[in-house]
Amino acid sequence: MKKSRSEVAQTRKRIVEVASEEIRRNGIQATVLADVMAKAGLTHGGFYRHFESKDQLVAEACASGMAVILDAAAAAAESAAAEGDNKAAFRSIVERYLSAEHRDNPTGGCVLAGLGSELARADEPARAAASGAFSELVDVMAKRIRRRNPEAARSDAVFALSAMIGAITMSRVMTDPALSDSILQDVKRHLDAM
Amino acid sequence: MKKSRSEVAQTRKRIVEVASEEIRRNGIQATVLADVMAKAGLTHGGFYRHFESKDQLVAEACASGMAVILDAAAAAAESAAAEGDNKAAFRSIVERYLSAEHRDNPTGGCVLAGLGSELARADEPARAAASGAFSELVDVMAKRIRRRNPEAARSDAVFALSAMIGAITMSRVMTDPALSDSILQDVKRHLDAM
DNA sequence: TGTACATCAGTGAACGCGCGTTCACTGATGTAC
DNA sequence: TGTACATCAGTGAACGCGCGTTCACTGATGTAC
Repeated sequence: MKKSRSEVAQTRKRIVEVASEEIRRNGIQATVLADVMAKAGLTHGGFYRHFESKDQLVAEACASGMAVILDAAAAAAESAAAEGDNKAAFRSIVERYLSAEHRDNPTGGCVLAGLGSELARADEPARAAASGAFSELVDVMAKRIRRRNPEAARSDAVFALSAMIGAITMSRVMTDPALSDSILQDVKRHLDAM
Repeated sequence: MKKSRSEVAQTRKRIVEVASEEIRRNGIQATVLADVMAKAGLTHGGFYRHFESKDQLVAEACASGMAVILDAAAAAAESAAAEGDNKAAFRSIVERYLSAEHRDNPTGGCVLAGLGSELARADEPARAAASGAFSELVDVMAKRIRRRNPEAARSDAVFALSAMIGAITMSRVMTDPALSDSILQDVKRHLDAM
């Protein structure tokens, strides 16, 4: 039953992608390796042919999940900025991020918002992956902010992203749908006016 | 070994307080009932004389933990505002919240920041407790914001609190201490200028 | 190019540990009289 | 106020399940010659 090199690489990638969805759906600890493997079309015994531990998979899944939404954010900004409008590019990132759709679909959403407090307690590799992703997302946003110097733009971006992550997280916690909506709206309004 | 009414009440309160610290230290799922009971000076068997389930304890622990920091925030604001300076009152809340001390001591800190993404997946009672706490903290902050109308002040407070929660959460995730510090500084600066 | 052998991805069962929950028991408290 | 009994907080052991990890095995791939 040995598989060819390309099949092996494909399988590994599939496991990481499934894991990346599962951890965003259920959280890191509540994600079960056997379930991930089953959704990838495999039995759980083969897991350790690809990874050393669950922790390693989690770290890669974080990186993988963030890479996807980073590309999406950069692409959205790029197409809006094609018309030379950086403000619109910034807004398109903010609005996609703070949408009810993002709030209601953590599975395909931002890993930082979906796993934030769990990541704070994760091991070094997972936190390093998340740190890198945070920094890159800040860069993507800062590029669309006009300020006297790049440091000021980056500072604005850090502020904006912190608010966005906090807002999505809290909007998912709220039991009152109206309050949940208003968090997204309030933060969106403030960032649009930035 | 039956205990008197007041002893029972004290014991229950002690369990909730210990649990509230433990879930902020380790997260909800990683908190073990036997450990909580041991730290409260009891054996784990007696747990179900006080609570129906771990979930019930978690919900109460969230409420209890938030009550403490709510009081602290309100008190800090009150003493600063005693001199009639609402701006200083607002800043005192923000600065305490966004301090390195808060970041480095989740155990006594804000439950919303410490458990955010886990709370988003928690059961209704826990989420309801967190929702209520969020709302109350927004009120405490809004009271110190001068605006043409209360709705605008509340909206500002929602925005500020979202940024604060996101900032503390992310500052705990970052592996680079400089980046971690700068998140706190950047968000603090923007909120002070609000 | 063909053949023999080593490798190793994937399977399915088992291991072992942790942890929420249950339970029989104890003995001090609270209550009924 | 005192006495007898019921209650029930707390103990310590056990239960049962879930899940990360390990392992012997299979058979197709890849490699050495």
